Amino acid sequence: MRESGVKERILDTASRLFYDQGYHVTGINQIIEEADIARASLYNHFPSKTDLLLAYLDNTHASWFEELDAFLKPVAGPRDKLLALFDFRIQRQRKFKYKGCHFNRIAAEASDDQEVLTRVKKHKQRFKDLIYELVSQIPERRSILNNDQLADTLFLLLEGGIAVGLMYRSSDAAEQSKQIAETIL
Amino acid sequence: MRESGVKERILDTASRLFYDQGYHVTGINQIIEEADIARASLYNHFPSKTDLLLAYLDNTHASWFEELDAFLKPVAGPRDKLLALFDFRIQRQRKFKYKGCHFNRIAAEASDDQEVLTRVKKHKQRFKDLIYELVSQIPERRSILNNDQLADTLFLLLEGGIAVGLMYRSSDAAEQSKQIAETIL
DNA sequence: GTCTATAAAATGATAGAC
DNA sequence: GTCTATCATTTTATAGAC
Repeated sequence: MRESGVKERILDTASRLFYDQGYHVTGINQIIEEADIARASLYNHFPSKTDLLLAYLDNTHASWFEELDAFLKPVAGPRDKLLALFDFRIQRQRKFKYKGCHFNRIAAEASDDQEVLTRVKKHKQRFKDLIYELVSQIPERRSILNNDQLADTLFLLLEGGIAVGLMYRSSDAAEQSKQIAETIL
Repeated sequence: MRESGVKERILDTASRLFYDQGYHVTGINQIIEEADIARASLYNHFPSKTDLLLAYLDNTHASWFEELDAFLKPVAGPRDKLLALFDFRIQRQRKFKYKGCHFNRIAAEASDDQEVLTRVKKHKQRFKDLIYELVSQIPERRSILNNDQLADTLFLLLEGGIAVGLMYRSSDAAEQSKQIAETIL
């Protein structure tokens, strides 16, 4: 007999391996071995490897914004909330060993799959919408950049900082991005 | 008999497939089939699939900067050259169907391989160095950003614009990035 | 140097017992 | 629902003829 939570253990293990190693390089064999479940149990819960990938993306998307909401809750004011976005992602990258954005990693590997691409876009769009919303809440801002440009710049600073961090396995670039953000905000 | 250029045909085919489909998803079988060469010929020129990947990265790195040099040659002045970097990458993305940066794609798939990571870092660093150099050549610039911050921002705007373009299969984000660059330069 | 044939292992997925 | 056994393919790589 096995303690319940088989489906959860499959998804957790697959999620970890997909992120750490990559999707295509992670085989079903490794997943069932490390999750310590039977081969057919996996296919019982997830009809195919692709379904497992989509579940991973959906699950990560949900927990990502849950964590973000909790992180932003104690922060007051749109400007500080925007800067907290940098801290949130830096903190997450530290936790995940600087392997970059979960969604960008998958996008690089499987962006031809429309179901995958849709989920990546949905995730990024929601993040971008949040940035736009916060920027619009800043009172009497005077800058050479208009609101849309500022929001785009902040988004790209965030994305870029994480992407570069992947190469150096550090948050240095993201910290620099935050400094730049502090200057232009 | 076969017209010469076997090695070149192998590398060209592999390069195209690695970029379009991804590295891990591209099998030796597909490469030898589309290059129309024999299995052992591939292993004669490239001892392993990894060697083929490294050759792809080295080759792409070289041609990338050759093309960039040619592109920048007729452009006068550091500011216009910096803006031309955006045009260069937008032009390249159009040519390659908006699949993102060759090196970032591989980094997402195989960044645990040190030989791969070294080449990705080398490529990005050289690009960054060029940006720093051009920024330093701008005469009497007055901005809220210092030179290092400006260079970092331009780099991240460039990288981010290409990365987002991958999701939407367009150069819209890169065009917006260029507009922002024009504003802050 | 290029070729065909083949090896050994891993891939995603299914059948059928319990 | 979970299990073991097995399937057909595909994977990277090698042997040996020409």
